[in-house]
Amino acid sequence: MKASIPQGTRDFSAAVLRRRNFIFNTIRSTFETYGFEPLETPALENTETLLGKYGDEGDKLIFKILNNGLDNPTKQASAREDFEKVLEGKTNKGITERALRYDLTIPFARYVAMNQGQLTMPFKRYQMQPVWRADRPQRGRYREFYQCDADVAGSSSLLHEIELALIYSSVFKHLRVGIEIHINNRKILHALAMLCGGEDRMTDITVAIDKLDKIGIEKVKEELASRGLTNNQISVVESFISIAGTNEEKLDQLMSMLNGNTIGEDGIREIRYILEQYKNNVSSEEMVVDFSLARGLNYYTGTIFEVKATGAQMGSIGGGGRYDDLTGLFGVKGIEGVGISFGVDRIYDVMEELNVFPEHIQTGTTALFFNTGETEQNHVLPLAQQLRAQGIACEIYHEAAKFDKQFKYAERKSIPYIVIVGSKEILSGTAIVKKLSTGEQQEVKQEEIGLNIKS
RNA sequence: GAGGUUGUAGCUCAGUUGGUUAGAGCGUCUGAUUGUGGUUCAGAAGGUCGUGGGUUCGAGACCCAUCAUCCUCCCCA
Repeated sequence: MKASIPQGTRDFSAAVLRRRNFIFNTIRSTFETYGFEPLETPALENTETLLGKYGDEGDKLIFKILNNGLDNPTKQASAREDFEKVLEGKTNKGITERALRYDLTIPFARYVAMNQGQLTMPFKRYQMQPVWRADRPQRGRYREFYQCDADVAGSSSLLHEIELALIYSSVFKHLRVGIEIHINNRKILHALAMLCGGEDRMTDITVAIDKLDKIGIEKVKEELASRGLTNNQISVVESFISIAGTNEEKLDQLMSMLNGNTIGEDGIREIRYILEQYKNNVSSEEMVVDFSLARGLNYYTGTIFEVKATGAQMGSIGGGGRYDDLTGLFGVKGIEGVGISFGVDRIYDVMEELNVFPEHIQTGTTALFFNTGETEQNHVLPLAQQLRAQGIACEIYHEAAKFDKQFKYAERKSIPYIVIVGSKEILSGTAIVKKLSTGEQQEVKQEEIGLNIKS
């Protein structure tokens, strides 16, 4: 058979992995700095835990896992019956009890619901694991990709929104990626829906205006019309998303447009507070008020964030927001949540495009011991152990070969130093240490090899 | 789920209106050079032309199917 991997998945080579780990490490240490604790959940969840949480479109994209033992003769009749339902588009337990994780938020909610008695509230956790979506792969879209989430459960304080935004700022500053944090508030969108036709129009409106930057105002209006909004209502939406200016100007204009709608005014107050505190702690102007930002996930109820890289052609590289009822779907009421997510795979692609990965993260082995024969190899092994004990990564060439070959091996693996201990050096108790980039070499005592290598 | 792109050596790609034995660069291996690389020179290996079928005297090229890939839409990170 021909070797292959599933569509939309990737193998990661050493060079790629080192860069990916650079991103992971940056995010992890920032999360830790803000007091978030690690959590891992299984790749598999019960299908019913996931179904219905991401909308109809989401349900279709969940990878379901076929149950084992369907070929058991005693269960054949019920298996056939259950499979008939699958053909009608109704997934069921008899065929697929388990499914692959689709995001990290729902498993987090499930975990909080299961352990609420034991958790210190507010519970702040971070999670960096792969998720799977049966989407069609394309640029910036994979079937297996990593999310890095930080969420807070059990607190309605806006302090968390501010700190989460500061986390975004700090991480991307570290990664040398310029960003804009788009911010909006579901309460504002709620108010907009009330101003044109009622709260039940909210989804119709948000789905359409969320596409504004992609398809333009005219297409948005068309979509609104096709979703049954009147011309009057459409013009209200239009004036709403046409609001322009600085963040403050936008908020002022919106305030007068709201006509005293208290829900909407709440939303404005929240954004103002977050903006103000954010600015007090970060010098740059990367927060952008964006009333067309809606985000597909309908469980958001307050602040919503979306992060875009400036100067790179890519959709959002992170997003998040507040949801009043995190665990209600799992039977635990009254726990609110707020969180953000980093899309590592897209961040990687952006950093690659912008060429901002630091050079120094590519170092693996620091020194290569040349192999000139079995006797010498046996002599060199303890010297390598001595370097490793000093924290210097080194390896011994696997066989006695021509120097040419051993040099080329070192070059291809970007190993900066080579060490030669041959028969002559064994007699004199010395070693030749050569720095490949400059060609300089010196003969040193065997106990002092480590002193002459800077990793 | 809908539409399109591409598929030739390990990698990047040529290959004319269908015509003899499918090429190049890079990489690999051998030698010049048995303890000092990067340069140079000489040579070699490496191909079910994605897969299956069809048209034709003749297919890498044309037709059909299929798989993979990348991209667009829907949706999303």
